[in-house]
Amino acid sequence: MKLRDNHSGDASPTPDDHIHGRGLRMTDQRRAVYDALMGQRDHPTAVEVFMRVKTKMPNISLATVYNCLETLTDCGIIKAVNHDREPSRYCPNLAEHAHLFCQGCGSVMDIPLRSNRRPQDIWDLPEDVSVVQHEVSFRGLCPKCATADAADTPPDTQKAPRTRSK
Amino acid sequence: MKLRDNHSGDASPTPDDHIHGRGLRMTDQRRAVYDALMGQRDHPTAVEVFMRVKTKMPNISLATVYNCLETLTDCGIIKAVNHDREPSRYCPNLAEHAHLFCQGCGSVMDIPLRSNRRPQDIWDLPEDVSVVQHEVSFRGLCPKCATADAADTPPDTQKAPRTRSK
DNA sequence: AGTTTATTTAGAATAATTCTTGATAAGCTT
DNA sequence: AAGCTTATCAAGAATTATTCTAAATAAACT
Ligand SMILES: [Mn+2]
Ligand SMILES: [Mn+2]
Ligand SMILES: [Zn+2]
Ligand SMILES: [Zn+2]
Repeated sequence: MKLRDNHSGDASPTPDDHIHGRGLRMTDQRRAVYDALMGQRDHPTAVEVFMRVKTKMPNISLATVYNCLETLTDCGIIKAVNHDREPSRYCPNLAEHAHLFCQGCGSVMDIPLRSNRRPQDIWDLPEDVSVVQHEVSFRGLCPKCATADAADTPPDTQKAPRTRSK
Repeated sequence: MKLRDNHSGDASPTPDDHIHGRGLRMTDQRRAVYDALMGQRDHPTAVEVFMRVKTKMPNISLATVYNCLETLTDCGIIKAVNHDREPSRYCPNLAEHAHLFCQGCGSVMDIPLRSNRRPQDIWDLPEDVSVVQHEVSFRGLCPKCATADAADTPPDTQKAPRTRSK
């Protein structure tokens, strides 16, 4: 028994529907890239996605991974996430959320929007602007690194951060 | 009569103070770069700063402009602003604020934080994270472009956007 | 089966930024 | 002032993430 088999019905649109809606095809490569993203709740770079997909599809090229990520992003079924000048990361969470970039372990975690809140609640946007998109990123320490830091730092046991700190 | 002549006193710290505080010097190049930013309330790229400074200091190199912008940023007297994969822009406004990137005219405008508001008001940050920085960017149409768009679009007079739209 | 169109791929190209290296200049020390 | 040390600058090379090009492949359509 297969669920969500959007042949004629109109349940919530699947990734395939979004792709088809643009006259594009859900190819093996695109699905593999999408699955690599859905598989873990992290935010891999294009190269990391490439490495993951390659284990299942050894002949895929990096250019194709870039192409697929762009296509999936354009179709609105994944999101590209940028922070400073670092390589783009990709995220399958379509809910409105911000990102915390941990400078301790290099991880990126989703920060949900509180219910019934809007960015306009805290930002003084002129009323006549039209906003299409907004992106929010925090930099700091994730819960794990923050507590480790609070406990370990007193005896001055500093662990090397994963991020470049000149 | 010169104002803010921080020789021995302790008025609010000048840009020079921040530089000196790091054992660095406020050179002609650094001041020229800083002045180029302060001169206009926009958000130029490194190359745009380079072009502005070059009119007053024809021998300055682009590498030096990059160096100066990095130094000024590290000293906390200007801010680097990033949006998607576009070239970094620089901003002399040290108040906490977001940015609206207008896809009509390519301008970047400051969006102030409403008084007595904090990002935590709308974002559900775990309590044990430690946040060092946060960056917020909106994409859309600035007031000028939004009103022009609302008025002109009906008779389908679309003007070419300054941003690449494939 | 033949035609059109989308997709993939490898490699070249691009563009922003950073790095390297040898001047040049500034600040101290004697 | 002369010498020493360190910071800064400048030109060009190098890096790196990403995009582009062109040819091969595959799917959809007639
Ligand atoms: Mn996310
Ligand atoms: Mn600004
Ligand atoms: Zn962490
Ligand atoms: Zn505008």
